[in-house]
Amino acid sequence: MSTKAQALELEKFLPYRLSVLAQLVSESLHDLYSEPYGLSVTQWRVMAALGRFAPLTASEVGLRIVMDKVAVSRAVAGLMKRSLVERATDQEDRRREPLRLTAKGRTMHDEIVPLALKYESELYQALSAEERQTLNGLCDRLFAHAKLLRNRP
Amino acid sequence: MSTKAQALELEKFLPYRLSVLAQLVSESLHDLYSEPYGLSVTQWRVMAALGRFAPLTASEVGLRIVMDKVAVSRAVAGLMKRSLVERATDQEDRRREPLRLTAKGRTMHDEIVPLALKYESELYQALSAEERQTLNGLCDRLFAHAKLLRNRP
DNA sequence: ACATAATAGTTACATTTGAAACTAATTCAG
DNA sequence: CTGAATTAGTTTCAAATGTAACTATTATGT
Repeated sequence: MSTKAQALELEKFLPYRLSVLAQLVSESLHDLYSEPYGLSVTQWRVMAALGRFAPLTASEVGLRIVMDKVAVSRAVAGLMKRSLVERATDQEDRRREPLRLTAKGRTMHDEIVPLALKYESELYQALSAEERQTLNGLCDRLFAHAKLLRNRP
Repeated sequence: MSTKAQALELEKFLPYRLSVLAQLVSESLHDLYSEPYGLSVTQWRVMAALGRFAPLTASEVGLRIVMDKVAVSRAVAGLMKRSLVERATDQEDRRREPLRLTAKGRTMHDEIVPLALKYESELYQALSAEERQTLNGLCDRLFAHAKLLRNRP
């Protein structure tokens, strides 16, 4: 009885497939707003979070978009330099610095959102309405399960 | 009639969801082999490709694992320094440098493959056999469609 | 009240990554 | 044959990222 070494078929290996798919989609989307607006992926995500939920502190943004506070801090620095985001200081708790889009940032945000939604809907053309739901459900469950595995392996 | 600005609900936005899921899964897997074996994600992918298809040149590896030649070159440099991969020169075409795992590299490869497969199967516990197939089919179609969109938008 | 710990955010350093320039070998057009 | 174009791979320089240390402020325990 031989302990034959297994081969790993990368192109059928789920973690690999997810990674390649997500990267392709993310880059395609980035193409839409990087050239005209000069935003990085993280900068755009910060703007999207603030577009919906402002005011948020940097930490709160990080929680929403799953990004550590250093990354948020840097993205915000870039956005503030371009006057797309403004920062106040919470007078109740002066460690907190609530962020919001400026008028200029809001304008840009409102231009990019339709581009992003259009890309998503083009992407979804590959699937039927039912399949879209299925995919989202499966992704949710995978994500929840992956989180469990991560915390107690 | 108002042109109301749409909001982007990041947590329901497919590109974002795919990105977050893929990142979580990829990091979880990396945790399994990074500490004991000291490999980066790209290094491990190169080893996996060579484990199955050697000999391959750096360019061929790049095609298989969707990685540009600079990244492959750097991963290979690191792997060669540790004698996990060896490189020859094709005498027919001296630009080509076929790569393969060394015995040491093969041993490490054969240890890591079961870890990776075990993680994948744990991940798959979240889904039924049928759902796994469904997910894979949907991912395939999304990927193919995203590629189309990228090349002629 | 006061020392300790926790929280918010930035900065500094090292490592990774990406884009473009570069070397070397081969192919191809005339 | 020979000069231009391709192909394989590496190197270089700048930008992005991660980790850890740092400042400032607030909360907590005794």
